[in-house]
Amino acid sequence: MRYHRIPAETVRRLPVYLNALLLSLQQGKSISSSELSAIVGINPLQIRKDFSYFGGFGTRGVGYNIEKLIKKIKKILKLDSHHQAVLVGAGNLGSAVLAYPGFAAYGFQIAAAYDSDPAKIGKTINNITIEDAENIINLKKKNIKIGIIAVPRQQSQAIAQSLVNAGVTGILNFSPCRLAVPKRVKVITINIATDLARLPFYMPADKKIGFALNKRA
Amino acid sequence: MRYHRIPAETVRRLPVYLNALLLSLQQGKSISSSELSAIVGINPLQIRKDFSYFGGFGTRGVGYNIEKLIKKIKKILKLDSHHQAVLVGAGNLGSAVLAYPGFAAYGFQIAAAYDSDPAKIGKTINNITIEDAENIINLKKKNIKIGIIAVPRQQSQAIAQSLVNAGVTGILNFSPCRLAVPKRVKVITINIATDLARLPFYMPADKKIGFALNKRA
DNA sequence: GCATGTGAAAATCTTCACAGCA
DNA sequence: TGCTGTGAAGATTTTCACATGC
Repeated sequence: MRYHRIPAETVRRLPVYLNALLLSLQQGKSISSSELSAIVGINPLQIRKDFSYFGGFGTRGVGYNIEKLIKKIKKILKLDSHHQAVLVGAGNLGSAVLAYPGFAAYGFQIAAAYDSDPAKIGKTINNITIEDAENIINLKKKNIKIGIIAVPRQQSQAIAQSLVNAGVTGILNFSPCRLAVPKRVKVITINIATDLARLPFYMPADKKIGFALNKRA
Repeated sequence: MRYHRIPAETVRRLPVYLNALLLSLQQGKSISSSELSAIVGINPLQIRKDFSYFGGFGTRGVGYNIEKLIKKIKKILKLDSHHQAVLVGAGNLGSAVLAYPGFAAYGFQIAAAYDSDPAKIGKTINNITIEDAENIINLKKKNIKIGIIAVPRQQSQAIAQSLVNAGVTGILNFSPCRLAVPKRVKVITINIATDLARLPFYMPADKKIGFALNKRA
């Protein structure tokens, strides 16, 4: 099954593995699927299957060579080179994204930030000065192909358009709506509220003790 | 196929539909699957199939009664009553969550916020005063069953433990690691960095024009 | 005519059983 | 013996084809 197309669900898990592997680097040279499982909470069989899509990195009886595996996963995810991104929207969420420490491990860096609110333009957060959103042009020249959108719903489509015009081909979208973009542009949407909204579905129902006891009696 | 168990993937889409339906309420009485599709970007066939799991809300030739559908989806997701939640971690991300305007539409309200940093305890953000994380006790009494974790990785497991001890049965976790909790507790993890990390995989490769032309020639 | 609703087919993803190797 | 690797089975999800009803 070597050199198979990598399933979307596996691609979703790869960054999780990568994160855990980077943390395990200092623990030793190799890691077994069950050790990795204990860290990420994904069953070891699934992990082995995922790794099998891109060939033999494991040693039977031992486990996987951490360093080689990291390199391979980075290559597959195209994280072997660094990526620069721009942020649009320097409100509460945008500012948090700007200060988020977790991007560096994957080789991401935020190179510029924009807002359309005059009160925010010119301010500096985390060494980055907010620029006018009108200036979102020619990002291609600066080799920036990723945009992060953290503006209100009403503005997000227009911002997406500007980003695409400026050369962006990947968008991380925090606004709670669909973005219409050309097919070549990939959008990944994070919607905090919709994720929270399915939590109650999975939570156990309240026990109304009196009735519950009667029912079970 | 009526009164079938609702698939996990459908549950994931229900909040998205709900969001769109709430926005459509003012547009008219009913909405067809293709109109809804245009808003949410999910194909109409999938939408009809999803709705079919909980019975006939549509009128053939017309569409779905928006109001009834909203009620039904809210009931399924257990969003027909309001939910109070607590936030732990008032750093950049936590503060953004505290100010996030998107929760109210689903009936969520953040009732309290905690941090363990003395510099933050006592501060007020969005009318909520940050309390000492040591005080995370007896949330059950206040009818709070949802916790939102926005603390650094190292502290997240301990906080999860406190929340569970205090009576929480649902956790929205922003820290980039797995939380070990009893089976009855549902955890949904949002990891901004891992989502961003799979963007390059889907982005088109740079064309090195010279070579590309040669190769295709 | 138009849009919902549903059993069946197709595609995708996960789990199983066990072969292969250090 | 211990852990990886893989074809096949099983489960889940999506898509299809078309029946149904306003």
